[in-house]
Amino acid sequence: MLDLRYVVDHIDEVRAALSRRNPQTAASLDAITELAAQRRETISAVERKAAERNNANKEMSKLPKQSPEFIERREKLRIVSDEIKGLEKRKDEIESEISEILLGIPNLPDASTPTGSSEQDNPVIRTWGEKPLFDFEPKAHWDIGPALGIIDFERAAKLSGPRFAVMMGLGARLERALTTFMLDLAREHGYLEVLPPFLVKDTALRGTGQLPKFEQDLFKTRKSEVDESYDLFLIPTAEVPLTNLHANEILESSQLPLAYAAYTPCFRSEAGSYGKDVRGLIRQHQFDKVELVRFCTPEDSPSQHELLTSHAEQVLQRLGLHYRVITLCTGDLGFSANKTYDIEVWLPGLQAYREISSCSNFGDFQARRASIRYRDPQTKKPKLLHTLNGSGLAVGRTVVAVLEQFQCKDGSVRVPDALRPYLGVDRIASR
RNA sequence: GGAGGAGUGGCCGAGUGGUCGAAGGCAGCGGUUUUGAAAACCGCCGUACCGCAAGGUACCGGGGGUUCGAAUCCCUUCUCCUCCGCCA
Repeated sequence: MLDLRYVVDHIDEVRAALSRRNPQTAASLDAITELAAQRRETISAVERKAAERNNANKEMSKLPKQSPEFIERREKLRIVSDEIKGLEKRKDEIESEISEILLGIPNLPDASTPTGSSEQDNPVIRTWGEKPLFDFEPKAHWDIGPALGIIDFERAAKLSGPRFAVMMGLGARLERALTTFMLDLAREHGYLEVLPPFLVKDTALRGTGQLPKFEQDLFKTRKSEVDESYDLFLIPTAEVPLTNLHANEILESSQLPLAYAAYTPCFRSEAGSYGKDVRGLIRQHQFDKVELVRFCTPEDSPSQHELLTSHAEQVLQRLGLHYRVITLCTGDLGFSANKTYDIEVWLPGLQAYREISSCSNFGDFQARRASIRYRDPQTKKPKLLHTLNGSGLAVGRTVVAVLEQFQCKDGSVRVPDALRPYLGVDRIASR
């Protein structure tokens, strides 16, 4: 969420920044200046009346009860009190109108985020490793996995419908080995391992920015037919519980930067992605991910962003998987982020680079929504901190990359050295 | 699921209709004293919003209500604790 005061004071600048994302986004700003003025006036009016009432009440307390003067004043104050209630109601209406608008406005892109309208405009900033060469036609993982008996899409469909997979044998163990490997590496990089709840309240999703705008992307639960008040959401990413860990807190600056890593399954409805990535593990309703989240001071967030991205890259480097890093342009940038690097791994079966990690700086956007602050050592006052997160990595897509980049002519898959201690074998072959 | 009890500032804890944004203690910060340290003493010590400022307003788990006036009374909801039941 953007700061109302900042938006009103810098309306042209904000409008210009939002237009870089999309010309339409800026239009939601139109009503805000007028509403902010109304809000001020109403608050002043409420407070003037309240001060009047409070003073009068102090005098009332000195008066003998049931004296004529007491009764007379009570009648007058009853009217004042009703006026205050009316004005407060008006104030609440204006404020909820404002926050409704503000909650729907995306973050301002950072100056270093390139302008562009789609993923075509995302510049590649670096590449690591090289495309593996094959003396045969490399297969896609949806052929490799089932052939090895380690991924079963058909039985998954029987259980849960499309966009699910069953991992079996070394497939299941590969998934678990990768997860453990990633968590161990994260710990090496100084992250505190966390195992959070996988179901969260709407307030948590509001804090990170998935709600109120993107409810259609989520799975929502209900405890029973009768209890409709119990609506928890399945987390779409561990970013949600991890970032909201410190919602409504004031941290000490000595605690920063904070770094958390968590493995969780992630659940996404993938509404609106019909016909996209319908085959294979790339786009599932449920997938495993190790997520890295950092909290830091505003001054530190650009360098923390680079650091976080390097941590995610090191997972791929240790596995020996070829990838490239791109900067998302304004047209492709997520709602809450001001800058994002996507790490794209090479998938020889698909002959394409595919996102395996997304590392974002959110500035104070999420911190304002979730009210996460730290005490500024200079001013001693609470101040919004900055949040960042990145996948380290999407485990399902890492399985895909391992299967495709390390596939052999005989249909087996070589296990990367770094993973052998975790998996216990050096090759995945059909039995 | 049933029966009770409790939620007050960073922490502990007083407060049961007005003078309470809230006693007292601890922690923290600044100072006096001291060769230094400790102790003692003095002062400061929540957050947000409105306002150029002076100042004002709101907040005692959340929401709603009663009242001229609510931390205090009523309703509702959440969380925690104890006992019983059930359960991986």
